[in-house]
Amino acid sequence: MASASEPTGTLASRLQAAVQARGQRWTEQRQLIADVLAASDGHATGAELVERVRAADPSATPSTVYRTLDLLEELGFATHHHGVDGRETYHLEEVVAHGHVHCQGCGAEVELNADLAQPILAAIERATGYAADLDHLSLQGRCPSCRAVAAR
Amino acid sequence: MASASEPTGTLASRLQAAVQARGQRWTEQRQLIADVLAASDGHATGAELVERVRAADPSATPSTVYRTLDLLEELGFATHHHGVDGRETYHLEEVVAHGHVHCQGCGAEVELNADLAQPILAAIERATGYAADLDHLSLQGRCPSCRAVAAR
DNA sequence: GAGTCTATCGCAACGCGTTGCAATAAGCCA
DNA sequence: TGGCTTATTGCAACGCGTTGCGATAGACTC
Repeated sequence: MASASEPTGTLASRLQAAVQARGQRWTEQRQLIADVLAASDGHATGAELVERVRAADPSATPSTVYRTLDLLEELGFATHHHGVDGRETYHLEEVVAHGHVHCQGCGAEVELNADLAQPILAAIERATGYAADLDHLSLQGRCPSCRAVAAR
Repeated sequence: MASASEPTGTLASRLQAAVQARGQRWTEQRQLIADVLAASDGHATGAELVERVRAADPSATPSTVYRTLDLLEELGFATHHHGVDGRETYHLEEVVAHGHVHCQGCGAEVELNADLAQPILAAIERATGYAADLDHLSLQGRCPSCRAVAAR
């Protein structure tokens, strides 16, 4: 296959505009990295993204990928947070801001959308005065079924 | 100074008992690592602990330190969580369970004790059914003063 | 007290992510 | 169109944390 750089055109073009508006350059590699991230359902670890980018363009290096991801993040098009094991997970801004709750018992992972998280963020603000960032809200605990098992 | 292995005697002896109760061995290195962690105000990154342990005993290796930390964690004497930059931070169970709130603006870090966190944990439970683990509660957001600056 | 079992240690290598630096090439201006 | 500026890239090395493996040494049994 020769090229498939049109389905994600909207995102890529917005991105391109944002990059160029800052006097920075839009390169094929950046396009590729954005495409790969978009094709990853908005969730991927740094290593996975590096691997996929290199599969599409073997000349790409990890440093380029990570620097581009940093750039996307700076521009507000992507965010990253540290998963349970410390690995980085990137996701696109297209995916609405959300947090994660990870079960220490069974490993289940639940996503927290803005509605669900709202009362949590409010509680954080009341307790600390901080406006917590939903995208960096990564909780660990025990899910209902694991709690039930533990309670027996 | 030659030795200072008595102030933390209580912790070390409890630890020793717990280790031996599991049929495992209590070694000088483990004693040393526990001492170093205890002397770190209960907060230190893995790398810091490795460095300090090696300062006291140059023959110690990173793998030993990390494995011992894992053991302490398994026994419930220590916990670790991933800080903002993905680095691991270890702390002793002696220090009461607490979370952290990190300001993305100025870098300030606030500790969340159980009282402060209680309403937050309650909100998490209402929203998700999960019993969140306070020790792994690591939030990011903006502190009141950074919010004030941003609002101007 | 001697022998056996096995937890622990040290070593070495790996994976992930980051950073500094020199070379390249893209974009801009005259 | 030609030259210049500078962002970007690739390379290489580093730091942190993890893991596998063989050697060691401690504890337990007889």
